[in-house]
Amino acid sequence: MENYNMVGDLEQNNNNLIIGELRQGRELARQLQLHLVNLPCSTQETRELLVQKIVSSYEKALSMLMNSNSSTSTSMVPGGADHQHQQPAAAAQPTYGAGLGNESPPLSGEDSDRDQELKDGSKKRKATTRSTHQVRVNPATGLEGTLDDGFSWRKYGQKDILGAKHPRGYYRCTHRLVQGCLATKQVQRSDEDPMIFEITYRGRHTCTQASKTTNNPPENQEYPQQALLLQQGSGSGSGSYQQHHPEALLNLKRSLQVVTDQELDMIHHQESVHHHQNQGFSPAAFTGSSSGNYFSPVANNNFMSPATSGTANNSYFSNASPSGTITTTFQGGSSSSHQNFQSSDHQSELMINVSAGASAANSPTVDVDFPFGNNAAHEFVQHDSIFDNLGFFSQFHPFEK
DNA sequence: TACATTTGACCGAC
DNA sequence: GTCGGTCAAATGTA
Repeated sequence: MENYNMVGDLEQNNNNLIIGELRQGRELARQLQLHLVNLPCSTQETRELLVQKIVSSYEKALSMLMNSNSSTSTSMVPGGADHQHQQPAAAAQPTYGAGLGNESPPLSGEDSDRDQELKDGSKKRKATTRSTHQVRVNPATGLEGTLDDGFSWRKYGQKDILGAKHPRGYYRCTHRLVQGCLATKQVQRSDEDPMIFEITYRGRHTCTQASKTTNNPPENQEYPQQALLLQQGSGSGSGSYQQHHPEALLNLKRSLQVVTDQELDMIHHQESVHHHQNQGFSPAAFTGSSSGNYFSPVANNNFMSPATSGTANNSYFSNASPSGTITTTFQGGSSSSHQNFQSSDHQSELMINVSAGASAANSPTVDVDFPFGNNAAHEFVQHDSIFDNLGFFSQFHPFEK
């Protein structure tokens, strides 16, 4: 019993530390927001410093969470302890908790399978892990916001799914044929909320699109959010979206907010403990830090419109909603944290719900399924079609039956 | 002309 | 047998 209490105390202490880190991150994010919105004359250095601090805070928090998880021998997300590929830049690279990002590279055996698959054109269903992302778009304004993960996708199929109101779209990397890139994704409109699209990624980008824009090997592919974060935080990569699209970035920074599910859990827990004290989490806490950095239109322009290549209107964020919110959720923990957001005063107009695929739970092979690479950020920079096809809902609705 | 999307059919997993 | 994932021909678009 005493031991139990000690463990409980330790956990509580750990929680407090995590909360402290998150709060610090929130505060820093607010400062960054101030700099970005109200102090446009502030130096780039200052902003980068803030970004680095923010990243550091969240890194610490996530690290503590992960340690906490591993110490209890349970992982919120399958493969959580499998972070064999922590990047040197990890300090500026959110690990996104257990199981997200930095997954082990595909096992050679699987590679062989895939090579074989390419050769013989097998339609064998892949027993791979997946990462699922839910993208919410507000019909009022967010519809104009194109969702893109920075990679070029080509739609190769659409299928009615049993029990689903809307068909599922199947996309593969545009460079599949030329470069053998096997990354695929599936996009399906939510039954409950037509404004939510569930995007499931499979496989890892091995194309030059994924590698040329950064020096990161495919196994380092991360969420574009992270990539963008890295870009800004490190000051490198100033190929920089910001340089190319300063206004867009600013708009985005104003409009987007990110919080991880774990953070939400922490906050909710904290709120429950502290009876919803005023300092309860506000999505706005992440404004600024997340916006430009984290905004990663996960849903691809391909999804709603035929544009992966030159049809960009270059309005990256010009029509982006002014108050979009990205929610990063790690499934396997609590679910649907985004609903909390929706019910908050901070109306989310764009929400990305990132979760680890459940299938990873039982898969001994860690097929890296996070198509977003750091490259994505660069692609984000380079790819003029990232936010093209704004108003994609009004263009056509391929998933409407 | 080149590239993307659509869509019915095929195939393997379950 | 059903369902999900993929193929590939037809079609569309710039």
